[in-house]
Amino acid sequence: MRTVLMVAEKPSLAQSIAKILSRGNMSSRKGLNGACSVHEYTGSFIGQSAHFKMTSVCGHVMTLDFIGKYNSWDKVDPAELFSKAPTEKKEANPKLSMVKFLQVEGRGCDCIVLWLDCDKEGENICFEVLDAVLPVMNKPRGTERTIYRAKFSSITDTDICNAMNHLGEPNRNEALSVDARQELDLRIGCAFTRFQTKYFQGKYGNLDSSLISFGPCQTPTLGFCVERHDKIQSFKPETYWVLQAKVNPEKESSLTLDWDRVRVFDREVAQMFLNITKMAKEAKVESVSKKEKVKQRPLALNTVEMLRVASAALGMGPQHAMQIAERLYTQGYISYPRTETTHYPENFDLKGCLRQQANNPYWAETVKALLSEGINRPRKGHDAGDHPPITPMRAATEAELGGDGWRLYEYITRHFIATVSTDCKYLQTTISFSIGPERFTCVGKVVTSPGFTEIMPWHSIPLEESLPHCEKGDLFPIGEIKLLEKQTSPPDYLTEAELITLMEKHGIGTDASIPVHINNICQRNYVTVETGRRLKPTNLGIVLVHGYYKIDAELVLPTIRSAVEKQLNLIALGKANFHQVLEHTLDIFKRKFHYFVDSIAGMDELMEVSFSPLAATGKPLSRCGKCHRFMKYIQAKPSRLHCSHCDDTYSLPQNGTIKLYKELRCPLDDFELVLWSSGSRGKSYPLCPYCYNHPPFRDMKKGMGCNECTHPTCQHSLSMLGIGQCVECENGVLVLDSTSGPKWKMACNKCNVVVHFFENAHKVRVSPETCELCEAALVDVDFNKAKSPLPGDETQHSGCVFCDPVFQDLVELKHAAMRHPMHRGGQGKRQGRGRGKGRRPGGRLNPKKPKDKMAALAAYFV
DNA sequence: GCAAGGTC
Repeated sequence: MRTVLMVAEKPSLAQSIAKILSRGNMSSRKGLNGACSVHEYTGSFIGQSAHFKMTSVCGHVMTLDFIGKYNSWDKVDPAELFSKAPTEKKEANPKLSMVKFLQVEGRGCDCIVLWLDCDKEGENICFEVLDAVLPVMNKPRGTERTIYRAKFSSITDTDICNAMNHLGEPNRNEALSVDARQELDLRIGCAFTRFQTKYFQGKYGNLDSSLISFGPCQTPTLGFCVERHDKIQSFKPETYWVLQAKVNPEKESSLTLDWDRVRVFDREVAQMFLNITKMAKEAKVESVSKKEKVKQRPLALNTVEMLRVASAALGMGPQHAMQIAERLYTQGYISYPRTETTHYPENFDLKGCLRQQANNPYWAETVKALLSEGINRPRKGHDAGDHPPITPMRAATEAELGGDGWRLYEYITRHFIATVSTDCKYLQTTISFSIGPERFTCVGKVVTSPGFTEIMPWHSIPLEESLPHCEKGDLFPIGEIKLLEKQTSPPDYLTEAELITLMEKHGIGTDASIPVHINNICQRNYVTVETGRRLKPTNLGIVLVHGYYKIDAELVLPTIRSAVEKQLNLIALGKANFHQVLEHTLDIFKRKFHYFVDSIAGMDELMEVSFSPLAATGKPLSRCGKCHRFMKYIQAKPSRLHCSHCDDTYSLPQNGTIKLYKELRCPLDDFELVLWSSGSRGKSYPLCPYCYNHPPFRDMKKGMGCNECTHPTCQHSLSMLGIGQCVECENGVLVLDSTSGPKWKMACNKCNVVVHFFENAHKVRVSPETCELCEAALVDVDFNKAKSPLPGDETQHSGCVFCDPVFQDLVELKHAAMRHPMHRGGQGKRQGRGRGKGRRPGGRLNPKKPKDKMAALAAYFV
């Protein structure tokens, strides 16, 4: 019997497809990566009985990146990224070990059926799967076909079975068009990002953005926000006049009429109309019309509409809303939340979904009424062939979902109920009046059948005072007629919901990536989210966009993406050659890049207005070792030190605080040391600004502090403060934090392990002696008499932190369980003492690490 | 440290 491997794009689809094809008769197990499952059953395949293994990937298996050496921002000219720098495919998510998983499941299979999503990305993933799995599958006998592609447009029994009965082949051209897109995005995005980041960060001190990124989606997204900003800035309010008339159909009430001319912009003309109408004593009814009007129920819900409503009505940002939606989905409350489709397949169990909502206190009545009176078919929407619209799949209560989870679920459910409700119907009455020669109108609406607005009350037609009963020719006395002076007002900043609409309209991003792009421009400090979730561009965002406009507007126009996609489509259709399109497009952007670099002064002129040069920012902190003048500490992201005399910039570790370290100096270069700290519960270590950027010794890398410095005699170095091998990571050393008293600690100089010890000790020093058992440096501890926890009134002790029984209770590991033999197993048991006997399995010392500390130094020292 | 696209 042959074995058929089948692969879907995500675990949920593998499950639903297997369920359909096996008619529910399958056995399921988790795969080795914990994320994907394998569903197995027996059935028939092309006329023969076969064993099926249905599984999935999690989106793309591979991702594209430059080969290692081109990832250095310092050594590589960004211009090289357009052609010279080779790229390679890497596993997209190493934690999932997807390639290994596919190979384990694919080994020994005879055929493969690719059930990836039916779009270009899916086609590309087909080939990623094939690349992984073909080498381990059984070789075909003769000319036998082994690779099949299932084409489906919805996850319904008929569609899936139909796809299984009409298997095709994966489309290489479509996959290639995605390869081209990936390579273009990578080369163009990284080149521009690296260039402008380095250029502007090297000049300005208060940009407050650690990355000045550019991308074919994020930059136009920012462009929309700045475009609106410009409209607001250039807006000139205009005064206009409106004629307002009130008539009294009955004595107590009055009716306000709208002027048919709406407004005029000339004061004298307006005054003339007022004078004319004032001469009339009565308003005459010219016509009365009544119309049955319909407010349509909504289309079924897709992702972008959900995100729009989440932002505009629930105040939830798109990124956050997607996270909530994903949680609701994985917990089974709603269907798959990433879909473009607004149309339900014919056989979708709408009634079943509705029935589950029959007991919710908020909408039980509406649901029960719909179920007994019969539901309305949802409106015909767009079928993108991906997933059904977002639908509640399980009843839920406010208590079990809580907060935003419930608010989003409630909206999705109300929306769903609305799609199977009737339209809202109302009667619209329009009365047309004449006052002298001028025409006025009054409109009234009366709901005849609320339909879906019952479940979506925010869409209901507002109650108005009913219009008087009247007929053509009736005369009403005029109560008041006056001229209102008003001003046109500027538009407001773009709301997130409006931005999503613009992005969708211009094809910027996809349903899954739109939230990411919006999030990006917020995180890069290009826009801020203001009240009402309006996006206000920052100075940085404005200057960037204005700069692109000045140099090359195509870099920011939304058309840039679609122009490239047109080219890519030619590849997909087999009408153009992959290499030619890639080369041609890269050539265009390479020229654009060089022109941008040559013209950067134009953008720089704009920068100068908003930002201060490095030399003028920051506050003096520590002295430069070259000129012995104070360097300035620039706190804005990315924080760094700048010596304005030498015009040198020194980068610093991020995400922590920097202080001067007792005015101590590095013995190598005379720079004053600074102390970096990640907070009271974290780590801290001193560093020399110069060494941090220019490692002094072989085997020291950029970005190392004194706790990794191999200087043999400096009192802050690893050699003087290092105690022993890290208890968790391979290459780390636990280093005494000499600033940490009285809550003394040592911290690993590689990973996040922190060991607290000797609380309240007066002094803790690392001794030159080492432990006979484990080779760790001994530690001298000094306590005050009153506070000493040492036995027998002692105040001093020297011993090994790991092996000395006196120290045992004074050492406590944070972040993870201690794996050192001394502290392994039961509390206080001495059986682990000594390496000879109590060695943990596989727990030998790293053989690369020289045993003797001085030998280690000799090895490192240049 | 960089893009955009899948998905967890």
